[in-house]
This record gives sequence, structure tokens and C-alpha cells, in this order.
Amino acid sequence: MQKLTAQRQAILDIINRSDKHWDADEVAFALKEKGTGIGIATVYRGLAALAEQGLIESIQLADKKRYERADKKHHDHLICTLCGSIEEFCKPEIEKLQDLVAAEREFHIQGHQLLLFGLCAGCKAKES
Amino acid sequence: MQKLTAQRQAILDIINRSDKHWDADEVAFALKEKGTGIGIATVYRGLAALAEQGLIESIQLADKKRYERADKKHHDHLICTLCGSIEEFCKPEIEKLQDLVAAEREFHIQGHQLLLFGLCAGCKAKES
DNA sequence: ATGATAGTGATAATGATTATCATTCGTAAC
DNA sequence: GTTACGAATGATAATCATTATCACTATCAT
Repeated sequence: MQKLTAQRQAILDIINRSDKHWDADEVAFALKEKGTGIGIATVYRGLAALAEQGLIESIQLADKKRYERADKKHHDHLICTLCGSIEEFCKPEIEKLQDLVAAEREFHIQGHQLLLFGLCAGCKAKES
Repeated sequence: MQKLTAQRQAILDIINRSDKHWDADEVAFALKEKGTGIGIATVYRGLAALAEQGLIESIQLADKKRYERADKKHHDHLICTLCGSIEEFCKPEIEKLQDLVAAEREFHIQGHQLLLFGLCAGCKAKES
């Protein structure tokens, strides 16, 4: 019942063209620049729909949601508390341990989110 | 420079008396019930101050922040997407792997947050 | 006492997100 | 082809957690 309309394809296209982690405003701005102006409410609905269909990934930060391409390996995020940059990492061993924990509790995992906060290499250097 | 005022002690007392994960409104309501009415802005400031001092722990959920006692072992959370219940778990092995990842990237970890979403045992049973 | 500093509380403001609602699109049935 | 229905759109209002403002108060050191 969820449709992949022209607007949603435009949103998907924007997100698939880069490795950025986009928020709704950035997507709306990029669309405006491309000439494809889309109402901000439609951008929000489109992002939610695309994420629900698994066509994009979402991560929930403290202040807002961000979206990224889904066509890459699952990964988690390192977030620099100084410059706001977002790095990605992949540790299947962590996921295995998560599954173990869930099994012990008879908990059925639908998803997870692991965020590491701190200073990226660049900001760490500047700090000293 | 951060002071532990009477209001903040009242907030701390509320949180230390249970294993709940409190949001600001719940704390304000509990204080009102206790007869210690405190302005909502003061509750927010108090929670932030106490968390900064390490006297309570905070976890950032999608919609709001919640606070809990700090006087127990570090742990992460299992969140039921149906009933909203929050369970806790502890897996030091996961933390070790996180440190490993950070070391590889020359990233300096200040904190982390691991949330597992899914169905708790109770809701899983009801689902079938 | 006198500042200096931080905290308080009522309330306004912020900012991301969601709801509303009239209109439009796409498709399936007639 | 026209009709009908469900979903989507877009402008805008509303929501809701949180933060800022500001006048006032408490605390503490000189």
C-alpha cells in the first residue's frame, strides 16, 4: 500500500548519491537546488516511508533523525562530539554478543543502535 | 560550580528510590505528589546537572531523555517496541570490542549508547 | 553588609516532527 | 472513457520535549 512516487524516488536518489547522513532539512534543500521542490511534510513522510520499506537506513541522534543509503553492509556509528562528524564501523562480533544477550532474555530483536561518542582523530589532535 | 541544591537533592532522591527510567514529567509529577513542587524548568536543569555530575545516568530515546540511578553497574538497554518496557543488560565483552574499534580509528571514546529494540518475552508470547 | 555567582520559576521561544485538510494522482472497476 | 477509492501531496497549524529569558532569590566569600 506504500507507493514509490516521483517525490520519493527523488528523495531516494539524493540519498543514494552520497555517503552522507542526511536530515530532513538537508534533503529538502538538496531537492530545491536540483529544481525538484518538495513540501517539507512530504519529505518527512517520504523519508519515513523509504526507511520503513528498507530502501534507506535511519539513525536516531539526540536532536534529530538522519538517513543514509541502505545499499551497503550494516554498520554502526562513531560520532564526534566536537565537530559532529560521523564515521562508520562494522563489528559482527558485537552483533553476535547482542544476539546472545537477547536469547538469554527470550527477547526478540528487531533492530539495534550502537553509538560511540567521543573525539575523532582530527579533533583529538587539535585538543592537545 | 554546580551546586547540589535542595531541589536537586529532591530530584536525586526520587530517582534513587526506584529502578525506573524517568522522564522529566514523571519526576515533576512525583515531586508534586510528595508535596515538593518544583518548576518544570528547574527539573530539566536539575536532571541535566545531576547527569553531568555523574549522580544519575541518562539515556536518550527517540522521543525524549530518561534518567536512572547511577549507583549500579554500567549496563545497556533492551527496549520493547510494543509495551515500551525497558530491561537492562551488561556485556563487558561488547565494551571491549568497542574500545578495540575506537583504538583502530584513533577515536577517543567519551561514552556510548547501545539500544536493542524488539519484543520482550511477554509481548512475544502474546504475539503468537 | 556587599557583591559575585549560581539557581529558581513562570513563561515565552525553539525546533523537529506530526496532524489536518483540501486537492491531486494512480489505478482498478464499470 | 468515466467513476471511484485509496494513498500521496503541500501548505500550514499543532504538538511536544526541551531551552532561553528574565526578574528575583539563595548562598557564600570577602
